[in-house]
Amino acid sequence: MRERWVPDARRSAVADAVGRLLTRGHGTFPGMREIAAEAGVTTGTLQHHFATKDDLLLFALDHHCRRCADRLKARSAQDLPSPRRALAAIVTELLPLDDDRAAETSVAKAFVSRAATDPGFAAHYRAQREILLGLLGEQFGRAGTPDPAAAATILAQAVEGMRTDCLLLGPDAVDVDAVLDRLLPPSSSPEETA
Amino acid sequence: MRERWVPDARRSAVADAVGRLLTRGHGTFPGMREIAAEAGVTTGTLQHHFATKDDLLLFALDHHCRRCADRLKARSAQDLPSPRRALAAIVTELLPLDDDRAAETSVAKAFVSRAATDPGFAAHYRAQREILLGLLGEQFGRAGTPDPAAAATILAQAVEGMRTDCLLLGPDAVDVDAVLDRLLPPSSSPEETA
DNA sequence: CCACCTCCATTACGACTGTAATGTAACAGA
DNA sequence: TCTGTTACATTACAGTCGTAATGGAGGTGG
Repeated sequence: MRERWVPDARRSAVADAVGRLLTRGHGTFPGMREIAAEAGVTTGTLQHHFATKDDLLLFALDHHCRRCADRLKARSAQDLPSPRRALAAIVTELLPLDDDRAAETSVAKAFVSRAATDPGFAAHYRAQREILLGLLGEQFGRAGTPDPAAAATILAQAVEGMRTDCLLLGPDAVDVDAVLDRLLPPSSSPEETA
Repeated sequence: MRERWVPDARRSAVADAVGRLLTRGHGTFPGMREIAAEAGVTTGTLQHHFATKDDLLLFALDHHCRRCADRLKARSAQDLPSPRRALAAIVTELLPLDDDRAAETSVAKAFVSRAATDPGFAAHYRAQREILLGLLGEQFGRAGTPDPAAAATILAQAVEGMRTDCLLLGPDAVDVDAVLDRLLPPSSSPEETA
C-alpha cells in the first residue's frame, strides 16, 4: 500500500535531501532531478508539493533555519549554570561538527549569495540573525558584560567566520574557548573548568 | 585598427566582469554568454583566453584575491602611526563599501560554497586567510596584545561576519570600532581620536 | 457505481548550458 | 608575397535545466 505521509513530513524530507546535496555537492544548487533522486521520489512528486524550484529552495532554507533555531533555543534554555557555558553551547551548536549541522551550515552559506539580491532569502538571514543576537545578548547580559547587544553582535559575526573556517579548514581551525576568552571579562567566570 | 591588449589585461577585464555580475547578479555563477556580454566580447574570446569555465572562474577568484591582498599590504605598510589605526584600515578595506570591494566580497562569498568540495578553490581561501592573519597578527603584536596570533584569528573570523552583514544588511550594520574596542586592550592606545 | 480528489509517475518541450568546430581578419617574419 | 600565428566572431551540438501536460492509481463521499 501507499505509504502514509503527513504532508509536511514529505516536504521536510525533501528539504533534508537538499541539505545533504548541498553539503557534499559541488557548491551550486542541485537540480530538480538530483533533488528528487536524493529524496527517493520523482520530479512529479516535487512539482506536486512545491509550486516552483525557488519555492522548494525557500522551504529548505526555512526548514534548516527553524531546526537550527529550535536547537539553539533548547540549548540556551537548558544550559543555565553559567553564561559562559551557555555561550559556548550556543556557538558550538552552530558549528558544522556533525552531518545535520554541516547541512545547516552549507545551506546557510549557499543561500548568502542568493540573499544579496533576493529579498525573500535575505529575510531569513535577518530573522536567523535576530534570534541569535537575542540569545547571545541575553547571556552576555547575565555575565555582566557592558553593552551586551554589541558584544552579541561581535560574537555573531565571529561565529560566521568560525563556521566557514570549520567548513573549509576542519574543526581544528576553530577554538570556541579562545574567542570567549577575549569577549568575556575573565573575572566574571573564573575557573570554569572544574 | 584592432585594439592593443596586453593579454593579461584582457583576462583581468573578464575577471572584473565576473565580479560585477556576481555583485548585482542572482547569486549563482553567471553563464559564459552573460560574462561575455558584460565584458563586451563574445564567447569565442573567452574560449580563446580560458581553457574552460572553471579556469575562467578560478582566474577571476585569483584576480580579486590578489587585488584585495595588494591593497591590504599597501594599507598596512602605510598606516604605521598606531596599530589600532592600522587594524581599522585593514578591516575597513575588506568591507564591501564601494563597487570594487563589493565585487571582491561577492566573489569571495560565491566561491566559499565551491571551496567546500573543490580543493582548487579552497586553496585560495586558505592563502587569503594566511595573508590576512599575518597582517592582523603583526599589528596585534605591535599593540602588545597577548597571543597576537589568536587575536588575529578571532578578528579575521569577525571580519567574515562583518562582510556578510555589510553585504546583506548594509554598511550601518557593522561597527569596526566596536569590534576593535573589544579585541584591543583600551589601555594600549588611549585617546586615539585626536 | 460513479464522480472527485489527492498523490504521484512519465513524458515532452523550449530555453539554456558549456564547449567543439569552423571561419576570418590582422599582423609578423621570411 | 607567402606563411604562420594570434585573436577573435559565428555557428553548431549534445546535454541539462525547470516546468507544463498528461495519465493513472488509490482513497472517499454520495
